[in-house]
Amino acid sequence: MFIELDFRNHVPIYVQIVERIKHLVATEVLEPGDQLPTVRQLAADLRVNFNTVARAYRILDQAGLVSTQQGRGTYVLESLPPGRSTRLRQAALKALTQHFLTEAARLGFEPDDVDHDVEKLIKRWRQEGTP
Amino acid sequence: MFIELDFRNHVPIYVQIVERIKHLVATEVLEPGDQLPTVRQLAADLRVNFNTVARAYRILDQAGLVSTQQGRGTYVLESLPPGRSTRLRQAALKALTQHFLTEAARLGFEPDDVDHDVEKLIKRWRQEGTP
DNA sequence: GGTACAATAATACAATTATACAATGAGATA
DNA sequence: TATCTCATTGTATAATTGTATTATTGTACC
Repeated sequence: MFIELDFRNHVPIYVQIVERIKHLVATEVLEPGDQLPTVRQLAADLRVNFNTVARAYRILDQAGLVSTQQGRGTYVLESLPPGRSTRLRQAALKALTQHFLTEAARLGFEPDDVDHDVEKLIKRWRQEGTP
Repeated sequence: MFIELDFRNHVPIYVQIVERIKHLVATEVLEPGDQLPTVRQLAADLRVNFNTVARAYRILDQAGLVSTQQGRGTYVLESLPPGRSTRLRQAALKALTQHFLTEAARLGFEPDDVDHDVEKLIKRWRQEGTP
């Protein structure tokens, strides 16, 4: 799967998994009916105990985003409509940007460093039509 | 472990532990990825309360030498991030930015949308010192 | 003596893991 | 078809790890 964890930032692993999967569903990378990796498979990928993944799946189940079924697996239920409402779209972009900046800061970069790189690449994006 | 304390010395115990572990890391007796003894194990060895060891571990964590993870343990980290001017660092920031923009584009945003949000959040980052 | 503060300890808590368990379904076999 | 077997799935519980909060101890200063 397409999930990366940060073991250093003191955000519980199960919370990180929940948030990443919520994001993948909201951005329609994961669509209704899709099966998530089994708890053991994802746990192996992430080098984590499968109970930690199971805890994340249970929270997503209770939130109504997925359905977990013993012996069968875990499946995406519904996609939150991000493309519909402009408000949700704005929130998605803000969250994405926030995540990007936080990661840059964690790597020790300063606002000027980031600003410089972003401006350069956005300029190219405008010129070439694709980032 | 290979730590000895001097209880007659008036240097606080947690400071002594911090210093000893810093030394063990500097001399590569402890290498990146190595797990430190659990707070309770080391505390038992040193005949000290485990909160005192936990305090030392927390300081080492904040100093970036180790990573403490609740439920998992405490691990020696890679050597500290290199200076801001290395080619490797610049490449990392560029890759991170590229990834961010690609994701935004995939969600259907335009360069102007992204530029607007990034500038706003970077401005706040400058003002508040943290993104 | 009394007060303030830092260091240490006691206790309760939360995250993660280890282990054993129960439900499901695919394939074998009668 | 029926049902048996067994690998695979999620679940439940207890043990282990670090964290947070509060109490105790010791020391310096007045």
